[in-house]
Amino acid sequence: MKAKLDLAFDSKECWNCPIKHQAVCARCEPDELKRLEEIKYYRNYEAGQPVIWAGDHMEFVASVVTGIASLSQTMEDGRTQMVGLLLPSDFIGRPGRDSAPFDVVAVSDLTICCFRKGPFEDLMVSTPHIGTRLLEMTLDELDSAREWMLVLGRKTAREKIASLLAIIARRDAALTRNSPKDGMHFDLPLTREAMADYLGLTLETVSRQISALKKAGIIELDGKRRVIVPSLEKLMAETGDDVDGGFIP
Amino acid sequence: MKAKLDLAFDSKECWNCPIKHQAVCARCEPDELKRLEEIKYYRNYEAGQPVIWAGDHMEFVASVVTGIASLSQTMEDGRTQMVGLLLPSDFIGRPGRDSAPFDVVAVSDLTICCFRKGPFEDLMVSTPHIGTRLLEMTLDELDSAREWMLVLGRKTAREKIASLLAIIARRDAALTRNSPKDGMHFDLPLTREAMADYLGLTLETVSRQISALKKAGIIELDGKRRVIVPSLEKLMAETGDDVDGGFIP
DNA sequence: GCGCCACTTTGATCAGGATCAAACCGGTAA
DNA sequence: TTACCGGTTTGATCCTGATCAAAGTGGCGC
Repeated sequence: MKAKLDLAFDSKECWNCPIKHQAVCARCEPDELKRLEEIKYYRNYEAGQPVIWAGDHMEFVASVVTGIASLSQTMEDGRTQMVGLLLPSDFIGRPGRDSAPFDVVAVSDLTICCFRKGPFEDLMVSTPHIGTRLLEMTLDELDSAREWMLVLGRKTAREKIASLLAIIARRDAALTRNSPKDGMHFDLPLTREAMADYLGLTLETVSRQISALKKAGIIELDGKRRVIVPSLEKLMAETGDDVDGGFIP
Repeated sequence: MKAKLDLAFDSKECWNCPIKHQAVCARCEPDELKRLEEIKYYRNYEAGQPVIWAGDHMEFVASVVTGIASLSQTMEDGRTQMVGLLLPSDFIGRPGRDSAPFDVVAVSDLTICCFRKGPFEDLMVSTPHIGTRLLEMTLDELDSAREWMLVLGRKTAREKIASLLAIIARRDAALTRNSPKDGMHFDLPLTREAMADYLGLTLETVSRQISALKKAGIIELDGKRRVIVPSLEKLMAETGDDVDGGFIP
């Protein structure tokens, strides 16, 4: 399999980077950006390729620019659990640690923007805006990790599937700058097996529950991957979450 | 029930605070510490008392000084999942957000060191050492949350119990500055129900699996709460984790 | 001492998902 | 066209952990 990969976006310059408003560099002043630009380089991966294995020495930290990567753990006997989905603007690696705690795998074709670790750490000390933004992002990640723990620990298979669909729907709407609404549709970026790994289920159970949701009219399928949501409210009701959740924004 | 609570440590001054080397203030210079000292105050809770409910407005952030608190989520139908155990030096709340995402409850008698949120946020901007330390702590929390996702998503009931015991054993050894060793013993800080909430199980299953581990000679019990570990290696083998894990520290 | 109450253990049964197995679908290489 | 292959669906059965129920334990106030 020949690696024939080009950059998925047109330029290598920060000023027209698709994630410049969300990534770790979002708060940087022009001069800070310039210093970041000096230590950055891009890498591309095909769907399925590993980016990092747990325990590997990491010589860089990075931002996802386009595509999706998964963060996962595997036990000796082969059981695996996905512990995060890395979407565009998400951060890979951590300053101050040089071996990766988890596997990172490209789920779709993937482009990441890497910073050499040493220089990045130096930059963090001298330019506060990077650290501030990274703290913000990490606190958000921690909150979503904790929300996911409820899904893994307490939800039924059907609720798990509905929760995953709801998350993908919401994020997809955000990406296309539409508000999520009835009749919306999106492509599942994950195979049944990857969904199972994310949800702590088997792929058979995932398949069965998706069929069940289809039979119940909660979702419609166009092919294996394209999902149509006739009623978001009905989908949300299946997640088990408080639908009229807490606050009025 | 009358609230008759005194500070569990002797002084309110930072210089002899038991968590000064691990907490969010660990990196502070004397002058930074002084400014922190001006905005801090202590609060005490009895075991079982709530500290914050999810959705509450938070007027402070805080560090756990002594005791244990739990961080948890509850669904409308009453299913609950603990998403974190807060031990001495752990941080509660987050700058830049004013409603709590999770419930915080005192598991044991608890003392926390609170900082008024507004002034704390101002201080974070002007003194980089607080933000640096908070980032470090948050990244560590994120790693452990992700490790816990493997436990919740993929481990059997027996492996879950063994994992929890191993974690408590390790932390208890760290606290008493002993290295964990065969024959060590410690008190379970959690009821069977709290363990169940942490592990995504029912309390009956927790009880049965503890009995099973006892019968198998992996642990011994002295009363309901005190646990003796004759062989750490055997306990670790029950967790399902890679026992000869990766690195030699 | 007694009784109460919170916590825990143990038992019997049930059911949700796992496991094992086979067939199905759609794309692509020969 | 055919065969193959990765991904998916569907079926039959099993088993782990949930649920319902009851009894046991120990600490504490009276």
